[in-house]
Amino acid sequence: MNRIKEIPLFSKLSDKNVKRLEAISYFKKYNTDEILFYEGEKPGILHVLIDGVLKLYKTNAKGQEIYIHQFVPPALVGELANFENMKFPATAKFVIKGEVLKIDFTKLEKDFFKNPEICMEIIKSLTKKVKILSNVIHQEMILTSEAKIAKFIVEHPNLFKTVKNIQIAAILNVSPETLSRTLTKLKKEKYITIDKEYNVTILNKVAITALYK
Amino acid sequence: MNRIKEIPLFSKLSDKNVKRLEAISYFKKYNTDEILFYEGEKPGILHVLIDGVLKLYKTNAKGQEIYIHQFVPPALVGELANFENMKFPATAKFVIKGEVLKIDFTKLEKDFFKNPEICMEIIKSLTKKVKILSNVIHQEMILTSEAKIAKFIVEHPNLFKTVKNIQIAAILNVSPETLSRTLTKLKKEKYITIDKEYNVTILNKVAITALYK
DNA sequence: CGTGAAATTGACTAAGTTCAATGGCGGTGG
DNA sequence: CCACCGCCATTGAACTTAGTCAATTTCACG
Repeated sequence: MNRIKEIPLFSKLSDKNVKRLEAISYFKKYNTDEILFYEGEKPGILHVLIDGVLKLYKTNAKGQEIYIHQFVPPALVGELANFENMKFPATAKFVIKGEVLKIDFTKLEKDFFKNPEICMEIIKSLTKKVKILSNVIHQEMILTSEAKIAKFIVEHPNLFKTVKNIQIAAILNVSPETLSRTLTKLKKEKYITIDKEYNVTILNKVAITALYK
Repeated sequence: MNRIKEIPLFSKLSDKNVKRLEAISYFKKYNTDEILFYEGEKPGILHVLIDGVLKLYKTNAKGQEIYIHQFVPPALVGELANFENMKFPATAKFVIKGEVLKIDFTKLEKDFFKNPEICMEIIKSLTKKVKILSNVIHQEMILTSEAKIAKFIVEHPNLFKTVKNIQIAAILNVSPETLSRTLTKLKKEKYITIDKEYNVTILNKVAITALYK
């Protein structure tokens, strides 16, 4: 069984190339809360997330975690730092234990990327990332707290059932107090209702959508 | 003279492919303050900046321009929206009049991107973009106004001579008042001096760097 | 010089965070 | 079975950061 071939990014690789890749890579498992890499670290290894959930965040001057994104497999992680020979711009921590394929980037010859199939996969990954970052910028620089929360409610109404408000607040980079206050405000204005089981029902979709569109 | 061949992105194209590209593209000049595209618009055209300076910004609920980046040639602009078939996430306006090559993206066959040289150029462009957005996020979500200004002083001390403070404030997404106040504060603390000709001299590099590192 | 834009300064406002107190609720152990 | 404990949610009040508004000064340039 060859696990590398199962990774979409490398599924179209020739056997010869798979061998080359195997020689310079290895799999490693991580437990929840383990750090894959820290912001500011120099890479040298290209990471491919195979299993688990990986949270990407930055740390501000007060030491608080600023949420950026969560990766689910399969995902190329931190490739920018490798390609550009720069430090990791954020920290990656496992929220749910998982596994990564670690590739020695320095040994990865450039002609590897000449393979059109690989190129396309990298383009896809980078495109995804530009999109993610673009959304982060929109969410954090353009939307107010209320708008962020309204958007989250419309896009993930079900998450309130499974995820504690304190964690939703963290994902939205908003204090739990602000989330609480905003939810009560939206309830008062009859835009939503929330029952005992944290089922969120949107009563006035037009109005709530208008808050962020 | 073939202008397409002069564009780095396409310099390695075969004559045949250049012909194909010519058939589905054209050059267009823009004056200062003209808009190349608006945030929210659907693309359909792939833009390559050939000449001039293009400012990318988003607009918040109050109608204010939130500065993202300025492009100088050569640059692929707004390709994300094309690749992902989504709306432009920001507005692009010419700050200095210029010219773009406009390519009909719908007619651009996918096999065009199979060309490894083109692929590499696209990867380069996307990488650059991830880096830009990553910096924007750092600047706007992690740094305080003071830190942003300190960083700008260290990285571009000479710009104060040529660019008005009001424009620097716009680039930093800070009000002119905040910039003014912060500069006087830094002068009071003897971190910098600014003479009549707007020459900024850093007196205490360690201290000023510590404000954002 | 005079004029208009830019810079400065002070007072106020807005948005959201922080801090602290309180209340609810579920799980646990006697 | 119930009392207790700890976590989470809620609420009010103070605080912080930066933006806004307005008045004044400075400055470049015709």
